[in-house]
Amino acid sequence: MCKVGVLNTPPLARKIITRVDLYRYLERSSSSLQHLNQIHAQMLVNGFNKETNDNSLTTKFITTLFSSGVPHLASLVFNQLESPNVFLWTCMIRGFSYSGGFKESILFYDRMRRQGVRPSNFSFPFALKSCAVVEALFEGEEIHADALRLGFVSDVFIQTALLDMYMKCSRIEAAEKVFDEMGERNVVSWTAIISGYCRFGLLEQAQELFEEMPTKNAVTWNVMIDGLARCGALEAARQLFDKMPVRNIVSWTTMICGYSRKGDMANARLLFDQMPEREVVAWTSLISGYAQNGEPGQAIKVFEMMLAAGMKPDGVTMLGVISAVSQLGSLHLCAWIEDCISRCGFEADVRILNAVINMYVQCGCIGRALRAFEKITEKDIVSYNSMITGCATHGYTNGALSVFSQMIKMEVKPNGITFAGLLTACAHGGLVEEGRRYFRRMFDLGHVKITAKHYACMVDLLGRAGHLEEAYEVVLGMPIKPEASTWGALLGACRMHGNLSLAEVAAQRLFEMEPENPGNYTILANMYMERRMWDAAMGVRQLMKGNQIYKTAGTSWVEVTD
DNA sequence: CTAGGGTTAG
Repeated sequence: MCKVGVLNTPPLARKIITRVDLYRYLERSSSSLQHLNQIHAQMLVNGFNKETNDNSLTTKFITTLFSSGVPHLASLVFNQLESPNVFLWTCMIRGFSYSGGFKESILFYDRMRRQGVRPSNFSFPFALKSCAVVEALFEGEEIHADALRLGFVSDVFIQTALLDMYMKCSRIEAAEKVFDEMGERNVVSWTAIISGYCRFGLLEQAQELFEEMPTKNAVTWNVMIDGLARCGALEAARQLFDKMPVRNIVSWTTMICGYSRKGDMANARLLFDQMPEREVVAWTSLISGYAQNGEPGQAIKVFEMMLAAGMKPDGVTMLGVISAVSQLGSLHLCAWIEDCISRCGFEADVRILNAVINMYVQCGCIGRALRAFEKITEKDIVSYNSMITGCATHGYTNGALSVFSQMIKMEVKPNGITFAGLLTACAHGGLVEEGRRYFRRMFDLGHVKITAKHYACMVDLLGRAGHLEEAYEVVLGMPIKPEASTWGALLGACRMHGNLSLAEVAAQRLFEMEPENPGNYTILANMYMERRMWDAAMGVRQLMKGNQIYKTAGTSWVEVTD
């Protein structure tokens, strides 16, 4: 908290401070936290925060706290105010919306209403934006009701925010109703509804309005181009791109992403090279494009170009680069990435540190993955899950189990992915009793979403250990529809332990569910042949042929070197 | 010096 104790810090404290001075200090682009402390101290001492009819300085101060990335301090300052006016309330709603605290933003709107403060026309758009992002339809509807009650409903800004909120909450008809009832529409309203249609793949409706609307701006064109590209009409998107009057960075980036999503990195690169100016998002699009399309080496090359061009990568860029390095499996590059992360100041970004765990897991370096894991001070569920799954898939059974106990000790709630990892670990390590315990615990917890994958793990675990009947019972007792992988696990276990009668049952299901998979036929046919049951084996081969299935030749990903 | 709004890309 801002302590008045910092008051004796010169130079601010030396002379008499006026409101003007404080305004000027706040308008400086980068205020350090200490600097903000001093300003707050001055405000308290001079009583600038007490004036009930003019809170503008406090508003400005709180806004600065938000834009300095310390929303919790903004809350603290706000909570000390005696009777914040609607400006201050709006400032909180906006601040949280700006800094990603959408739930808090909605909560502040709610608090304001319960305090009996009447919102202003400025309160609505921010609150509605927050509802749109977290898809809080119920709260959005409440706010809509407020707007109706308080007579704000013909405000274009509010109407546009409403229609966008409804679209983002998948209420197309409600959005259309707002749009239809608008007395006055501008480019933004038209663009908002077109954007909504595009997100739902309703291209015809989008295009119709796009033609119909009186004036378009660059955003409108970009929305339409992106909509076409995402719906697979990349050619049409390109035509619009070529036709649009004034292209901006987003237009270029949208097209680059369109090509990249389609796997056409040649055209993506061509546009990237042609675009007049590039910033982080464009660079990142190209990098992730290469990474996602199996060209990790190119991704690294472009990243190096980006650094050489003096561009500063952000978190999303790093995620793309880390994905590329994960595919390359080079420990040398891993070390380089870790260096980049600390030099660019991403050491506190959990998402990135989690990606680093996965990177080392994919490189097969569980030791380093663990080291990266342990370095994370604020581990989240993804950190734990990555480590558990990583250990499990590499056969470090005890590692997986011990990370799980750490997770429980830290009171992080395990989810379905956690248990899939644990069951995989137990299957790998042959820990039948532990596996059964985790399986039961998963149900007992009550909140875990149990999928066919969990059952497949359990069947695999029991089956490998030779408990074939129990495995079969697990499948029969499934409350959800078994997937091919479930029966596949059972069939594999039957082959391993030579249980022909159960193998026939599993194979029968698999022939129905995935008749095109040659592996199932082969396993059963081989089991018959081992027992010299030639006719039965031939029968399976005939069935396979009848289903037009041919075994594909074995391939290896191991490179041949000389 | 005197507070703030709605649509687009990774």
